[in-house]
Amino acid sequence: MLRDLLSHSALSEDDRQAVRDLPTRLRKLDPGSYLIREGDVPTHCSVLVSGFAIRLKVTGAGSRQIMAVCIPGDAIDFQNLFLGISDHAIQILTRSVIADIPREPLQELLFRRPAISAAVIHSTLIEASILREWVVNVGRRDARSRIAHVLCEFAVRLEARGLAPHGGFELPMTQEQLGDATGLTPIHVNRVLRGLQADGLINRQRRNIQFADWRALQETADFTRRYLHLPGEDEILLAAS
Amino acid sequence: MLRDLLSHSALSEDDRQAVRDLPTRLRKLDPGSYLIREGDVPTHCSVLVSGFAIRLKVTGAGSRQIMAVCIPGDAIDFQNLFLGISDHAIQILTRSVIADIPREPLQELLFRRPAISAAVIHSTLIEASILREWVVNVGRRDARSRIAHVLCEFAVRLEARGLAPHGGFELPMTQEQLGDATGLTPIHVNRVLRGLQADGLINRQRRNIQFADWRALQETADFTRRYLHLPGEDEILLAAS
DNA sequence: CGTACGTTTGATCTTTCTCAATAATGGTGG
DNA sequence: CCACCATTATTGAGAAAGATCAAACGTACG
Repeated sequence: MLRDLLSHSALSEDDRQAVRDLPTRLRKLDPGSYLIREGDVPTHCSVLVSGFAIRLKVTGAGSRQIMAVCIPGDAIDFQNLFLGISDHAIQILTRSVIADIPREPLQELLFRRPAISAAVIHSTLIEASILREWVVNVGRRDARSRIAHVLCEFAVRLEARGLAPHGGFELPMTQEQLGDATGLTPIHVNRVLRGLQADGLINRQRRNIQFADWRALQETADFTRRYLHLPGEDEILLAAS
Repeated sequence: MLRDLLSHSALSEDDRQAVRDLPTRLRKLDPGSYLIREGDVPTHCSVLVSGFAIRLKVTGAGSRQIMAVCIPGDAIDFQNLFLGISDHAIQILTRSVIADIPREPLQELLFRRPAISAAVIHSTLIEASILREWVVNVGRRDARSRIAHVLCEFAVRLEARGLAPHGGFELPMTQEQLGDATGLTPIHVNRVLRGLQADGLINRQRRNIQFADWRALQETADFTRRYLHLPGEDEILLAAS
């Protein structure tokens, strides 16, 4: 369960068992419901066991911005373990199962087991790296590249968790939400999506995306997987840590 | 030195001393030089002792995006302690002094002292929070708000470190770099800047910014300091951690 | 079987970009 | 100390990507 999240770091069997021994409470949440809202003071750390969720903020003018898509196995809020007040909301996209871990036992575990602390730091740093890439995506790429990039990132992250059915996936969000993730209007998202299809980069029926030309899609997306810091690939040195 | 960076967490005197005892090597860097480039494999962790720096990435199309401005006292790359390859570059803005800490002693320190690990997690989480706000800024605010927001954030962060001369500051970057931080053209940055001045929100001569109407500036920036997770204010609970 | 939500399409408008050029400014070498 | 040069700031006019407004069409679900 928490094992998923720490999958990038090599933990000893002892450490793994200690994580498994954490007290957890499972609960189901429906699409549209909020796990946390901005300004909340949470008392536990949650892990997304199954389903999808998004991190989002709302501007004073009322528009929404999605900053991350959470996939099964993601630890949703170490934030709340260390920071007092949530600076963003987390909304459920699809019917999900959440595991809540009370604050104190987890804090105590981190205190006793440095390897787990290191794994948490590692995980948080990767999250920051992905956020940096989102800033680039939204700040400096045109609509077409932005959307292609989100699709690429999502596919690769799913694949890395073993959740991707070969050549495509079911996008867990509406075109409006895709717009909120890319800083675009839903109308424009739609046009770009059809553009990508017209040019033979993707096939699509409603939310099901198939990669018709993965190479070309990556190209227009300006996508490289380095920022995801996935094991394997060019990062064998990481094992040395 | 490292004390600055850990200032949000309460560390015991022992822990503080252990940080001070870390071996460091100081060096000076000139504006425009790179501390790290994307793709580098660094062997130490650096702290910005004095001066300013930026985190940036370059897209395939060649445009630059700045994702963060580093101010004196910032630990620049815990990334490199845990992640193998740098996913972004760090460029020096003003003549700076950098303290390099070799990887191993710091890793070992984190392993031995859980309170310091916790402080690092805390610091990294705040960095992530700031990145989320940047995604919102660049994704969902218009040019005027974006620039005002960057100015507000910078002022508040400086002030929190005790580096802000009352009602204004010296912006350590060109209008072009301000554009790279906000996803705008330098030309447009210039017009917005004059617009802010014309409306009496700021006064400005070259890079010196004075806040003529701080309240109104915050308003148009849609700025709230919560995401900076500064001590004081609404976050007294944080002391409980 | 109707209602709500999501998708698709069209027409028009606006913000911001691009291209082009001029004016300050600060640093450098003579 | 001054002339020169490179960088940075400023201004103008036209072009374009994407937003806004409006509406029709599916599709799923109660």
